[in-house]
Amino acid sequence: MDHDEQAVQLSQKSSAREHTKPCQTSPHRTHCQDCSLAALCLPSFDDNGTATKIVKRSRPFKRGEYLYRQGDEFSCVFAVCSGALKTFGLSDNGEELITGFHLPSELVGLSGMGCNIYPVSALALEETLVCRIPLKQLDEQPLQLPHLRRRLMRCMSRELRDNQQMRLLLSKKNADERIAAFLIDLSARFRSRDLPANQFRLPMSRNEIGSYLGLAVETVSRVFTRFQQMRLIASEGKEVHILAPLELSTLAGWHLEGSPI
Amino acid sequence: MDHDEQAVQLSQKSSAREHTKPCQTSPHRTHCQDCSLAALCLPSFDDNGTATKIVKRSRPFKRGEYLYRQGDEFSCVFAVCSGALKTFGLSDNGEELITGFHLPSELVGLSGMGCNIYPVSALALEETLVCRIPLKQLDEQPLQLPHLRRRLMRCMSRELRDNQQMRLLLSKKNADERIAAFLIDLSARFRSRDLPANQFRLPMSRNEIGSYLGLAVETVSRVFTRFQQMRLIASEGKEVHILAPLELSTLAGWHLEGSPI
DNA sequence: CGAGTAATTGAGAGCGCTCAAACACGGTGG
DNA sequence: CCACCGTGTTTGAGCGCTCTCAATTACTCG
Repeated sequence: MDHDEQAVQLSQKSSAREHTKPCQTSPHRTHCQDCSLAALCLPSFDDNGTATKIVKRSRPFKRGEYLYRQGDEFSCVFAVCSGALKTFGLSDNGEELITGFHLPSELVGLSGMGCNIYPVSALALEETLVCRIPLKQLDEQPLQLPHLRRRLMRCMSRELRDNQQMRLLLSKKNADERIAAFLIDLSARFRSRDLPANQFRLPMSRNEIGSYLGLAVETVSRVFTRFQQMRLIASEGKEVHILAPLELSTLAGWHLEGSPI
Repeated sequence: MDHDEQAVQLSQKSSAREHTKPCQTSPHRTHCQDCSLAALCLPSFDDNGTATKIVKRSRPFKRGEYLYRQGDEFSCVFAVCSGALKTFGLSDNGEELITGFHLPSELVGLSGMGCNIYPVSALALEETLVCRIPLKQLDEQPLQLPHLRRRLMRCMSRELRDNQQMRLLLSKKNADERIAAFLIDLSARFRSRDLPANQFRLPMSRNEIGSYLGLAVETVSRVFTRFQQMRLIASEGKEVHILAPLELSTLAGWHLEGSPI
């Protein structure tokens, strides 16, 4: 498989220097220039020359591997380079509850920043490469990188808004609207990194979609088939074609402006 | 009314100096020492003597007044000194969707930090005093106050966790569990600032509770009466007595440890 | 090829929403 | 002081969406 090969290849020469040049292009892979942390990896003199290469590419994570587990001591925030992750906690009755999916160029682990432990687990949905930001260390040093700090603030703030968006979805929208919003959101995230926005492979299972959207698996499945009957999408397994983006956006209740709130 | 008098009183002498001594005690009022921003208002020499009195107490807001409106340019984060606020956005069909209630010692406006506008509106539910942190200015200056930054990070991170908690609630819990969780959460927040935890006045209407919890007003009302029949609470209007905190916590699914995720 | 997991489809039931009406409360004006 | 209105709250009846349970089919991987 494409991902596997590249991952192995990268792992064999995963020096920090490797990170200063663009990653290879492939589905679900972004360039370092697009990375929200580029300023910290790529040569940067913004911070009065104090900026060093802080962010290190970590080893590849295999499907099903944990980046960290709920309750682990907080140490790093991760930026996804390629692949996909989910973050999830365990509810009272022990079943997992997915709090987010993370695609390339997005940050994982921010919610652990304020406390000493990760409040959720993070697990690779497929072969995944991440960059590691040793935030714990940074926080303890008096050295304060303004650009990093501001960037992290932005990311947390964005995550806050996304979360509120999700609360809107969970409290007011029915199953059709939730799935539509989910697909449109994914589409927008792919588009934002110049990947095909109307044709992609879902990195997660129907079960995980349901857990994320607060729906039963069966409901997710039913909505998918209904959307196909309505010619809104074509899907085969995890492959999804969005046939009618406008109608789907309308159905989602978000009239194309991405994030309303 | 108690609040009104005090508020007027304070507005007449609302100098920055006023903030360096404890606020008057009253229901729903906290001391400045308890405030999460005390380090910035009260004399502090942690930041190499650079810390100045940055946070200013603003004029009192009357019930129904806006601190800021959705779409306003982002400028400040607010710390609630007394009273209560709600933050809310407008959904597609125009109805308001409440994203949070904010009691004394809590911060409001963090979600606007990363972007240039406030993504939600903030409105006073009763006579409310807040302190104003001109974060926009701070962010533009090279001056970086480590303690402030870290504190804000903590707050945002905490808000992220709370949001995930809410998502759990919205996606998995039924009406009884939601209301129980809501009451227990409020109770804990009152307790954390040494106010009576099992007897308090709800600053929000049933309608607002419903909007916050993703329930219809009628359902909220029904659950309240059911809880009274079960002798879990006693309530008259907005006054609430929690008669069986343990049972209520169990019903909420949070077995007393506050925030599970 | 076979076992285990994931996905799909069907039937039935329950929870919460919607609609509707009655009631309580607070403020206003006569 | 009371009538009045608006808003907020409570209670009831019925329906619809989604969950649950169950069975079948389709993948994935050893």
